Amino acid sequence: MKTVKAQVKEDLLKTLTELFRENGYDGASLSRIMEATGLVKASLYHRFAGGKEEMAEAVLDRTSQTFAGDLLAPLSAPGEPSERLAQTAARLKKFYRSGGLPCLLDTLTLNSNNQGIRRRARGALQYWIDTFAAFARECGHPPATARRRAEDAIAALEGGLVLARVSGNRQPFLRALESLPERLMQ
Amino acid sequence: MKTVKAQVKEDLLKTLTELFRENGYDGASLSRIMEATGLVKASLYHRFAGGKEEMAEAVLDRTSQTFAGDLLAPLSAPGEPSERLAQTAARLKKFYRSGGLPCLLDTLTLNSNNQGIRRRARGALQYWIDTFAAFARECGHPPATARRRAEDAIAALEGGLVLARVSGNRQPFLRALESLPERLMQ
DNA sequence: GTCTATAGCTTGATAGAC
DNA sequence: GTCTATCAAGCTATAGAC
Repeated sequence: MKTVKAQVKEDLLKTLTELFRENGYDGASLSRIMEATGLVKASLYHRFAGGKEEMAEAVLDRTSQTFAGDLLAPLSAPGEPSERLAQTAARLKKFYRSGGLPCLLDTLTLNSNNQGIRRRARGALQYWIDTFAAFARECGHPPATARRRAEDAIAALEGGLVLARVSGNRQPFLRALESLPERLMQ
Repeated sequence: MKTVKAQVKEDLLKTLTELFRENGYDGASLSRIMEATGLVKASLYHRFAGGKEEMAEAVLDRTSQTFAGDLLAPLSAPGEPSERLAQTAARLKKFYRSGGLPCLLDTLTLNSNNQGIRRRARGALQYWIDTFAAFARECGHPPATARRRAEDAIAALEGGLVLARVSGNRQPFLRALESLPERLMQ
């Protein structure tokens, strides 16, 4: 019973994530959300009393959990570093569909003055950087270098996603993925 | 007489560029445009019969001209390569205010199904890549390598801008600028 | 070439029945 | 927890006077 209800909520959040990710905050209008979820506005407001802002915040929270609990988890787990990084790279590749899907941090922070959204996006990016940096330190890099390499690696990924969206060319994103070992380990 | 008129138009385009750049297509509403330009809607439609879409297209055209005629011009000019690249880097740094200002290619292509906008953004990015690649070839890189390095250099810049917008940290963008020589020349 | 005034639609959000 | 019906406000766009 409870698991069924939780699954329904999870499916709803999945659909909302897709919408905000591909259309941004402004572009994810309630009418589009209604169409995609099959729920009418009043029903959506029953589940998210805070309206669209609360939906976006829930989407960011869920995606942060995905990053921490799945995509980046291997980097904090035991095992051989190169293999753990390869796992994270493979999961990132799938998550961004080889560059075919945008990043929420990019699309959701544009023109969003909402404090809850900005704080969550900032926190999610920080966690990503911290995790990459900790892994680089484990691989022998001094703290300052590790942080720099972590930031540059993520910037390469994000930039690759921008280029993919603008021109359709996914190669820069894929190369950014492939370059993770030399960026964080060597 | 004519130069005065042209200057007025140039100032208007400058204001429009700022608005689209920082707020995206959806966020740059006509009311904000009215406020920023001091013109009322009907006056704006007198200058841009095609409405907001035509404004965005004009902004992209103007920015493409800025890239070709100013920012990237040194790379196609005679002189010592390292000095020419340094000039372009300095101009890019100023153009993006050290990472404090977003890139139109990123903010204007989100949720924009308009064909004219997408085509122009794609063309502008292609020109940027081509110019970087031609410079890298001049510096001795084979064509395929040159293109790859050009794409990766621009991805690093675009990613740095994303990180700057999300977290406020401009270091990744500044490092991407500083790394241009080793990316395109060495 | 600028303005006032207005049209028509979409937006996010609520009230209240069932 | 879902729905119908409705709201005020915002949006892009246009008509027409000066």
